[in-house]
Amino acid sequence: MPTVSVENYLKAILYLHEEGKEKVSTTELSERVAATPASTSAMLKKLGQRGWVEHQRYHGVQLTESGHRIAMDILRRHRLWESFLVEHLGFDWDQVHDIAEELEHVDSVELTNRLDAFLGFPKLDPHGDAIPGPNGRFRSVAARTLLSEAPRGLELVVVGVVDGRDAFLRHLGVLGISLGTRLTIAKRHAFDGSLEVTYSEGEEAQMLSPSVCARLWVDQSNPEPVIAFPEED
Amino acid sequence: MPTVSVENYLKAILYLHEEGKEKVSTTELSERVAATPASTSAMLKKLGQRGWVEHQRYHGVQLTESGHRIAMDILRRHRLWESFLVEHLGFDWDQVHDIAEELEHVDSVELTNRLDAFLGFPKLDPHGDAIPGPNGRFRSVAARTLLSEAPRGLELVVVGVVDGRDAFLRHLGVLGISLGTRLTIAKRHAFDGSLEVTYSEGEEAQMLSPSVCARLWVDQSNPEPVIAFPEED
DNA sequence: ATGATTTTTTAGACAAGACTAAAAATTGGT
DNA sequence: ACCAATTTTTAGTCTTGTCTAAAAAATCAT
Repeated sequence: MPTVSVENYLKAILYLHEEGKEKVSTTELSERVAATPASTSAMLKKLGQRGWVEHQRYHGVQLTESGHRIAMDILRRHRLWESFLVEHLGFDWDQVHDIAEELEHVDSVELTNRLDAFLGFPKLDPHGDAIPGPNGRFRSVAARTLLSEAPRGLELVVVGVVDGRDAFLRHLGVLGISLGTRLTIAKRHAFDGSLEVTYSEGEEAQMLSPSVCARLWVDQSNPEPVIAFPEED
Repeated sequence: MPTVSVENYLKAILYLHEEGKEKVSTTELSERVAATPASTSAMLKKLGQRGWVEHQRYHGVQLTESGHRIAMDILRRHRLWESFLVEHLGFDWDQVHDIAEELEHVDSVELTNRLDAFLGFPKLDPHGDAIPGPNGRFRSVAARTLLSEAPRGLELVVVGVVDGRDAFLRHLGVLGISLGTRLTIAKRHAFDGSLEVTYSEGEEAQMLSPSVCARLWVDQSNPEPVIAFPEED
């Protein structure tokens, strides 16, 4: 049973992975958890010993299978609580993060699963981000959603375009997007709805404007059947 | 903002007060918080410095006004969460204590008040214990409830008897109970429903059988108007 | 490729909260 | 009132997680 502090580090690493960073640097991680690089370095040593991260000195960390599973559970609890706070207690979507940050550390599988059922097994939280299921994996989304409506964190595949004009298709070519391109939403910018995506092949994150995102049909890359409560992994 | 550990000590002292102990001994407290007397002694020193308890070395502790207020807030959160778990997530009443023990430490006035409203401003939790309102005091109960139905922790006054037979009235005399006697439920024994009560005048706790409790009408000793959300103290 | 800069790790200290062992104060029995 | 038993406190240590300052490794620019 990880401590609150350990859970926060694992969660931060998962977020950075979701944003497209394969290997996470000590400095970047230290900023996310609001600690010094020195403290982070010490924590990474401990996380490595417990088998939750793969850490090569001076070369960044990566979650292991078991570390990833723990982090996904935390993310699951966080997003379920956010949904509860908005849908049932009437909070605004931008007020719930800090409270969910505390609630997510309440560690009870039974509580989490019952909360999930109470909420109707939601696939997305109030921010449009995907909620992991009880098996620690994201649940499928409906086939063919607009990229602008799709959840963060899920690998998606481009299956069509809304607007077939040459100018748009040429623009897609410049962006390196075609039918079959696989990508993941790394970040959603609240200001204008533009998205940062990472391509499954290739290194860098790419910024897509709202008008591009609203013209691309996507589907989940590897659809998993929805897992119904109370079934476990 | 008290730490989780501090909150647990304050809550334990409140519980012991509610059970009729005016002054709480170090050893008794240490058993409640599952720590050694030595650790407890160190903590009491700290709580005293922060003004949350009155501690006379070797002579027990007592909550101060501000300590009492904090402890009542914790009790409020604990019992609200227990209500939520039972009524909305379908837990059994005997499964919720440990989970509520964790949830109670999530510190957000806004969250607590919204949860209260969501539950419909309940006066009693699933165990029949009184839930403090947002002002840190217990809410009134309906006038003239049976002692067997009354909440723990509230000062009650005996206002009538169901059964007027001589034998019963003589028995009440032996127990030191008459019309106007003021008492508080200290403990509810789940096994047979018998109650331990403390008289407002006089030292010792008294055990009352279920049949006695079901024949006594009581009312709240000092009724407070129900405080409606979102109004504060 | 080597010296300067940046990043990461180590070393040493500190606070919170727990423990054990030992000392001090209180209480109870005769 | 005094000695024995109990209760409480003090002293010293440990763990977790944090910090600052300094050392070590990696990276970058010319």
